[in-house]
Amino acid sequence: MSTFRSDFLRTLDERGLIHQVSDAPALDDLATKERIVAYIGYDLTAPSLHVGHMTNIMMLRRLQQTGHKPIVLMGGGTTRIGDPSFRNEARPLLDEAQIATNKATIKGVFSQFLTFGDGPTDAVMLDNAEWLDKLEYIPFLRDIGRHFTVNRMLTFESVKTRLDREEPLSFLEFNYMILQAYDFLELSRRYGCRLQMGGSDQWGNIVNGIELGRRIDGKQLFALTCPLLTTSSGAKMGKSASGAVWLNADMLSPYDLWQYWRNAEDADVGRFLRIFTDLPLDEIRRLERLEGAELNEAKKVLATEVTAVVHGRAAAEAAAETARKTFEEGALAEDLPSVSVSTDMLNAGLGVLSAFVQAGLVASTSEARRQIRAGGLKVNDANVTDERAVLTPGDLTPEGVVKLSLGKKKHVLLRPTA
RNA sequence: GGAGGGGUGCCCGAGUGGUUAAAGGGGACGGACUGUAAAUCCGUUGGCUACGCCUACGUUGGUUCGAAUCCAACCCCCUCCA
Repeated sequence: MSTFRSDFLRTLDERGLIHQVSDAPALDDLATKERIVAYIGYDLTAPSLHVGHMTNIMMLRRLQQTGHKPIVLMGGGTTRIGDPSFRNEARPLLDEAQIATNKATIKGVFSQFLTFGDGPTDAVMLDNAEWLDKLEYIPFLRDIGRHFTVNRMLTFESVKTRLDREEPLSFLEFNYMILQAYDFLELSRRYGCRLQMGGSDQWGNIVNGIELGRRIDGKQLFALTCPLLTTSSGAKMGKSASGAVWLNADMLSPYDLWQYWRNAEDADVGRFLRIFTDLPLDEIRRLERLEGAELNEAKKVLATEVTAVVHGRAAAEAAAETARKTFEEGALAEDLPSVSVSTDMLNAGLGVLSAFVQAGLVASTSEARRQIRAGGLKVNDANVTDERAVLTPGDLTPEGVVKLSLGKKKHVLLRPTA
């Protein structure tokens, strides 16, 4: 039903990735005629990106798939300021070393989503510290600062929450939007970048960049945002029991990522398939029509396909197989996340409480006790009833591991090592 | 600089000398029901070498048999005045 002519915008539209576009007809026209260069900026505030970022990473992926060139902009400079948008209070400032290590791990995530290189549609990764660090205060104010009125900046929705609650907005943070606008100008000059994308919360910041490009270079730049995703019950995407749903395998195993998607709510399956997988649309339409328990098939496809995008096909298949063995056969899958314990400890007898703590399934022995009382802990699929129980080599399965479970869904294998 | 208000557990928010590990709500986790879903119902929600002990209501010290609650100093936030 899309009215767009360009593959790029039509694809984004059909996949439910468009929230707002500036001058859609002109951008559509541009995308049909030439290869456009577009970018998204990422703050380096955490050691990895999480599922919440995935929506807009998928926009870059679609961009590349439809023959255009993506730029991934690392916010090495702007992270030192901290984006105040829609936040009630200032972020704690990160030190340089922290930003540098975050950047290193975040970089790795993108190589799964995009093809990098020197070709015309190959993705490029840049860091805005490259130009922001060199700025000189007075010249910057004269060249760039004069195009912004404080009157207008104060009307932005993104800073209103802060002002309305009468929380302080420091001058440092107030400059964030100017620097982001400047990034866009710089990228348009250096790389002919015409489009900035981002989450819907970035609209105001992006529009500032468009404005700046028009005033200084007389060039038309474009903005495109994707909706901020929540689950059907209104929860923010990307949070789970153990914290954020990271896209980095070191921080969240492919199996756990698979489980995250497998547990999607019914009402979200179609929408998620469109946004987060590369499956053809008619296949998605078929899957989302499934009803009742059959919808579980669609959820498995969702989980496998998303995991394949993030971690590769092999890891996704392995996660699916592990889940199948664990949940459908009730068998022991050796690929479940595992934690090693020394054989000595096991020989000496390892208390169940500390075993569960070591496995990371509970945060403290107190919590382990509570879970036992609530009937939530299992060893080798048998409920733990005695908190003083001790694990010994006799508890090893024929595979040589001990299976620990919290609730019905979380399993960890304890693997003895010399 | 002056006057006033405030800082409580993951979050919001009660509590103004003892029965307070701290009401209530949210969130989270577990159980029941299911389809590894949602909704609903029930339970749990500081730690430990665990029927006892330790730590905790901005920080430090004090009063008291006993303090989140009273006093003092300090730190931070907010409002009004200058």
